[in-house]
Formats: sequence, structure tokens, C-alpha cells
Amino acid sequence: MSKSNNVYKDAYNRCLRLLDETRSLPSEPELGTLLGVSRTTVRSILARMEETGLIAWNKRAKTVLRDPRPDDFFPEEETDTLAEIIERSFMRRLLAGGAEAGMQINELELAREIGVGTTSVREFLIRFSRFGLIEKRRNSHWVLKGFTRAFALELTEIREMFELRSAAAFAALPTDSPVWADLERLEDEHRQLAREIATRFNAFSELDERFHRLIHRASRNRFIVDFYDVIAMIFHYHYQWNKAQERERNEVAVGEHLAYIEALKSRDLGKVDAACRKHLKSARQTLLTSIPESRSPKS
Amino acid sequence: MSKSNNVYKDAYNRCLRLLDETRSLPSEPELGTLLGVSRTTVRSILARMEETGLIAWNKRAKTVLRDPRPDDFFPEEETDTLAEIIERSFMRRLLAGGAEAGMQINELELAREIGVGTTSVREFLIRFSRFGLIEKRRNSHWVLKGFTRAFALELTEIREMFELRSAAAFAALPTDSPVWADLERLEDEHRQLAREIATRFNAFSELDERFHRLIHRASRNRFIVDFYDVIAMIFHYHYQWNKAQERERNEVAVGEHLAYIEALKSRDLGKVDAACRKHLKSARQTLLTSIPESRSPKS
DNA sequence: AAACTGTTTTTTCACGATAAAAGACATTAA
DNA sequence: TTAATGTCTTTTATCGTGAAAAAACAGTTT
Repeated sequence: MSKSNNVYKDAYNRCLRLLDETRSLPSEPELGTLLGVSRTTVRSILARMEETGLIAWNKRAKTVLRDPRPDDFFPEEETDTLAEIIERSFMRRLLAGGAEAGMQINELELAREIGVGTTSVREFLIRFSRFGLIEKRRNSHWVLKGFTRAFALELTEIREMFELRSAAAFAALPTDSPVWADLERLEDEHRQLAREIATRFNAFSELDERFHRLIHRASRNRFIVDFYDVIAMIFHYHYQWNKAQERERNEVAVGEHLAYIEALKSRDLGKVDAACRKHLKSARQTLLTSIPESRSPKS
Repeated sequence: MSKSNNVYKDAYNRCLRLLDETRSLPSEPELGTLLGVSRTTVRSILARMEETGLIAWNKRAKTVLRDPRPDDFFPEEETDTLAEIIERSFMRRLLAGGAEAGMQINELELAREIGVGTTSVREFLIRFSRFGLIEKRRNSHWVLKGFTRAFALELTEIREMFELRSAAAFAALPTDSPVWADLERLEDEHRQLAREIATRFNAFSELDERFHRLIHRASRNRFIVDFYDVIAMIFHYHYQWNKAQERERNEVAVGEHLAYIEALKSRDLGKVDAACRKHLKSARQTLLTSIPESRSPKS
């Protein structure tokens, strides 16, 4: 089977959505940058669109013939990367109980269960290892360290250290820095969400990530910026896992973000520190309450 | 070729050194734990030792017949892991000039040049990416970010944050904690080295790593402990690269370590902070002076 | 019966091969 | 003569395969 063409399928679907807006498509290189793929892939997309009668394609002329129908799209699940598929499978197993700390992870078994080659699983595990949840025994298997209370505490300790520093750096940024406009925009989005919190509360997690990433970027330190990947990953699955009082939690968080933004805009380091601390404290609390008490944390 | 038997060869060599000390070898499982390999490998080793007339092997009886000769050993280079070989090759290219920031890395070319499969190179690059020196373009090549001044500054910023916190945690450890004995032992080694600094100054880098790892471990935070891998890696190659004034630098560092150890033993947080800061500052300076001025740091 | 040795099965590690995707080069149109 | 299209080459992503190494099982010895 060697390689799935999910890049093509995903780009094709995104290109279909473009069709609604225009009567004719731009040049191949332009489409390429627009979709984030190479011209080779763009041409496959165009070829198929011609075949299915969506467009007429002759050299530079790419005229839209009809609007895309639902069945023109490739099914969602065929557009995922292998890495995403493996990650989801792995996290499901990890969170859906029975994942005791110390348990060993079998590459071959995982690969068979997901229906992929061992190489992909190996590469996934290597990439995943930086999240601190698994560990490799030299020349041997991987060991699961478990999504425990200790893990959450270690993670949040670093997070707090990094974010306090980033927030301070943010506040010290010159007034003409473009981040202030970004912050303004995020503030608007927060206010909007606050108004519609009753119905749109699940839109928070995405906004949360963008907000914190903006702040972390102010540190101008790749290790701090990269570490947010760990946090984002954990919170991503945590949100899916723990739906208890989601609406209330998010409402509180939006309020804290707004206060935090206010503090940043004041550029008063004392206020920034206080607002940041307050938010991080409740974020930690949220994470901690969702973790079941650890059983017997051995070695 | 599929897989080299470097585990066997390395364990065999180490086992040869064991032969000098005893008249007969222990049981297979015991040898296994001693050498850190499985019983399967132990049996291969014993089989070969019997063949070459080093021992007589009959079930439990493994009597040493003669002392090992130099030519009994496998050549050193055959005992390295593929990962080590790739890392060395890669770092040599990276440090030996011509490694401009922004340059792209070609898996296939690297693999061919080193004479290994692409899979091993890919896995190496994924593992190596956490050091922050390279970055992956989705569905495409890796990009070298370069061993620049900016990199060194970002690295040391985190290092200082982590070490100051770890040192404070260390000083707060209860008196009956085993780390105090470890520290005592390290202090002795430092004193010894200080006395013989003229001849043994290159023994410092190994001692340095052990000392700092001991301190970082006091943080009881996996992210802090793991981050020392990044530091260790950089300093390892940095030591090989920059030999200028090595003796003087190391002499100074040993002195700083001793003051640092003294401060830790006093358990006075103010003193610890001061000693730690002082040492980290000069460590940063050392690293920075060895990096040539960056040319044009783009994007 | 506890700990060892002998044997078999399973898993990890690394390779070469192949389709997807990217990239480079040659050609043509505006 | 610039920027597109058409064509060809190279690189990346993924798999199946096989040897090395680990692990499990079964039979022995003390």
C-alpha cells in the first residue's frame, strides 16, 4: 500500500470550498500556495475536477461549471494523516482506562491493532516521547508512565514558569509591535464568546490555545514556544475527556482571560503577574480535578 | 543486512574484561543483568568464548581457561549503535563549517553518505528535533536552524531558569536524603581533580555532567530532568569543538563548582542562588565565545 | 521448589522497495 | 521576458521482510 494520498484528498476538499466563491480558478502555482501543497498535487486535483465535470480545464483557463455537491467531497476520515490516526488510537487506549503506569507498550501489537506498519508506530512513539508520558527501555519496549497527578503537577510547574516569563516579556514589548493588534483582535473574540457563552462554550478551547500561544511567542525562546505543544496536546485530550461543568469552567476562563488581557494592555508588570497567576492557578485546578487519584505510583 | 549485532559485540567486549577478575563466570541470568543484555545474547557470548578457547562451558560450569588477548576483542567501531554513528556524522557536518542556517536537510543524501537506511536517518532526525536545531516542513524536507548565538542564548535562558529552581529544591531536601552523600562524593572528586588539574583537565566534562544532573534531579520534574539532555548534548560537542583555553576554563569551573557545593551544603538559599548564578553566568560566557558571530539571521 | 539451562516464540531494529508528493527542468503562451 | 504549463527527476512516507535481541516456555539440576 506504501502511502495514502490523504494530502491530495484533503487539499481536494479544501479546493472544492473555494469553488463556491469564484467563477474561475487561479494559476497552478497560486493554487499551490493557497492550499499549501505542491503543483503536482494541484494538477491531480484539477484533473479530477475536470473528470467529474466540476470545471473545464484548458491550460490557463479553469472555469467553474457547477457548484460542488456533498458527494463530491472525499470522506473526512480519508483526509487524516497516518500520524493523526495513530495518535488518536493511542490516546483513546491511554485514556479509556486500563492504562496503568508501568505497563509496557508493544509496537507490533499497536501496529496490528491500528492496521499500519511498525515503522509509522515507531516514529509516532519517538515523537510522542517528548510529552513525557512514555519512556524507552534501551533495546527493548516502551514503558507507559501514566497520565497521573504527578504528571499534571510537573507539567503545570513548567507551564507557570514559562508563561509568567512570557507574559512579562509581552508587556514589555514596544507599542508599535504587531502583537498588540493581535491581542486586540483576541480580546474582541473573547467578548463575543462571553456574550454567546451559553451556546458556543465549546469554541473556547481553540481560542484558549491561540491566546496562550500568542503570549508564549513573546518570550522569543524556541524551547518555551515548543513546550506549548505539550500543554496543547494534554489540554486537547483533557477537554475531550472531561466534559463535567464544561460550560461553567469555560465561562470562568473567558473572564480570567479578559482580565489577563486588560493587565497586559496596562503594561503594568505587577498587574500582569497577578492576572497571569490567577488564571494559571485555576487552569491547574481544572486539570487536576479531572485526574483520578493515582493508585500506587511505583518507581 | 537488516540489523548489526553491536549489542552482542559490545557486551562481549565488556564480558572479556570480567574474565580477568574471576576463575569462573556466574549463571546466565546473572551475567545478563550484569551486562545489561538478555540471556539470548549472553548465550551467544558464551558460545563464542567457548569456541575461541577462552572458557570451558558445560551447563553451569563456565571455567576460565586463559586470559583474553587484545585480538579477542571486537574492534571499537563495531560496538557503536547506529544512532551513535548517525549522530556523530551529522554533528560533524553541522559543526565542520558550511552549515548555514536555513539550509535544507536531505534524508536520502544523509543516509547514502553515512551508508545506512533512510528509516534510521528519519528516526534520528525526529529524535534530534527536540534539541531545537532542526525543524520539519510538513510533507517535505527538514530545515537547519543553525548553531547560532540566538540558539545559545535561548538554551541558556531555560537552563538558568531550571537550574536555579533545582538548586533551591536541592538545598531544601531533608538532611537524611541520599543526595547529600552523593554531593559529598562529588565534592571529593572535584577536590581531587583540582589538585591534578594540570594533567587531568579533560576529565572535567564528564564530572560536570554528573554534578549538574544530580542538581536537576532534585527538581523532581521530568521536564527539567529531560531538558538536561539538550544541554549535555550541546556541551558535549561544544567541548570537542572548542579546545581554546580548555585547561583554564575547566580550572575556573571546578572552583565555581566547589563554591556552589559549599553553598548547597550550607542550605542557605541566598548563598545557593548567588553561587549558582555566578557559575551559570560563566558557563554561558564560555559557550557564547565559542560561537562565531552570526552572519545574517534570516526569518 | 527455587534457580538454572535448553528451546521456541515474539518483538525490535534496520533495510530495500514502491507509491505519493515535492521539486527541477524544459517548453510555451501572454 | 516573465510567468505560466507540460514533463521528468528526486525525495518523502510507508510497507513488508528478515536478522538480532528479548522474552516466554519447558525441562533439569541442585
